[in-house]
Amino acid sequence: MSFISKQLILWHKLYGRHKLPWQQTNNPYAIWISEIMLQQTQVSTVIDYYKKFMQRFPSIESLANAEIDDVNELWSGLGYYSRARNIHTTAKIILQEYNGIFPQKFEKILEFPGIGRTTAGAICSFAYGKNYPILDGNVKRVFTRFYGIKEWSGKSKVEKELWEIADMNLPTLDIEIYNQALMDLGASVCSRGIPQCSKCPLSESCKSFLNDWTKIIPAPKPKRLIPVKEGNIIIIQNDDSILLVKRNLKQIWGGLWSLPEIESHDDLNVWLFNLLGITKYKLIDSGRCHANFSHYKYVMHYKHILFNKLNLKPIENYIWINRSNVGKIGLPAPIKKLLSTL
DNA sequence: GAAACGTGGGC
DNA sequence: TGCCCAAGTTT
Repeated sequence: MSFISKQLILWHKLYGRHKLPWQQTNNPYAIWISEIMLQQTQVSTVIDYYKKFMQRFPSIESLANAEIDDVNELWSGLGYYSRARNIHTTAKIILQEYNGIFPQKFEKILEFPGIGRTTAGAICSFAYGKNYPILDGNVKRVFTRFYGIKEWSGKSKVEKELWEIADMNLPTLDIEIYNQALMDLGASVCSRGIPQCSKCPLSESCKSFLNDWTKIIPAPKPKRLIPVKEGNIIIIQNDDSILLVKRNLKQIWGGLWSLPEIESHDDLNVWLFNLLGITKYKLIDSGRCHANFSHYKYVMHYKHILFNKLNLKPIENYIWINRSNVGKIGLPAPIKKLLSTL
């Protein structure tokens, strides 16, 4: 056993997290869902989503047989919506090709959409006790600090080095405790801001502690310019119902329901006539709505219009939903927020 | 290999 | 307010 694995396993018994909802089980389905939700998402955010999801879809079969809209609804607000599509797709694959049984082989698990090396390793170790490493943000921080790696951990060269370090430090026993301990240490003691090195079981051999490098390691991600994009959206209200459109996959908020967007608000009258046959309406309100993504800033100019027309025909990819039901459908967070203020 | 993909918390 | 980033993967 390496120094790191020996120390961490001892440390975890006293100071690790033991009562997270997905730690109460060895069910690979439960572990899998939690690991997907936890991708780029903090534990505190995930907990409620996870509980609701597992209550609604307690098994692979229930998820596979669900409508994607219902999966999206439970994912609404979590972000990275391709994750919701991918677990839905994967549940169907497991039902059809694996007889509903989650596979055990690392290589098979890795083939599923949305599962990379870290997620496959987490499932294999937590569900099956198999000796696979993980390399999430927490583990990267612990290793870069311990080994004094001063370059950004996202560089492919560094990433490769970190996977080798991860392999090298694998314990011969208690893999699930070890992997959990590594993440717990990174999330608590070896935190991003000011780490609590006095409480760290690795400090005696930690290069960053010994050299006072904890402020410069981990190195920050290189900065990129964040562009501002603008768009025009419309809140179209017919009596108490709002018109929503299904967003294209592969774009932002892919697969979710959202407010219609048009090229320019100058085209609004023509657009409304073409889609709904409307010529008269009341403009109730206009304003702005913001969404800040990690790669761009999105400013949406909205107009809120109202009319009353009975017997509207259904339109492909569009739905009318009652105002009071905006919280019950898979909407992007800023759109849900905007609609909730009506 | 860089960029796309969401949202909320911490400071 | 603004910036950084979190249990990453895909293209």
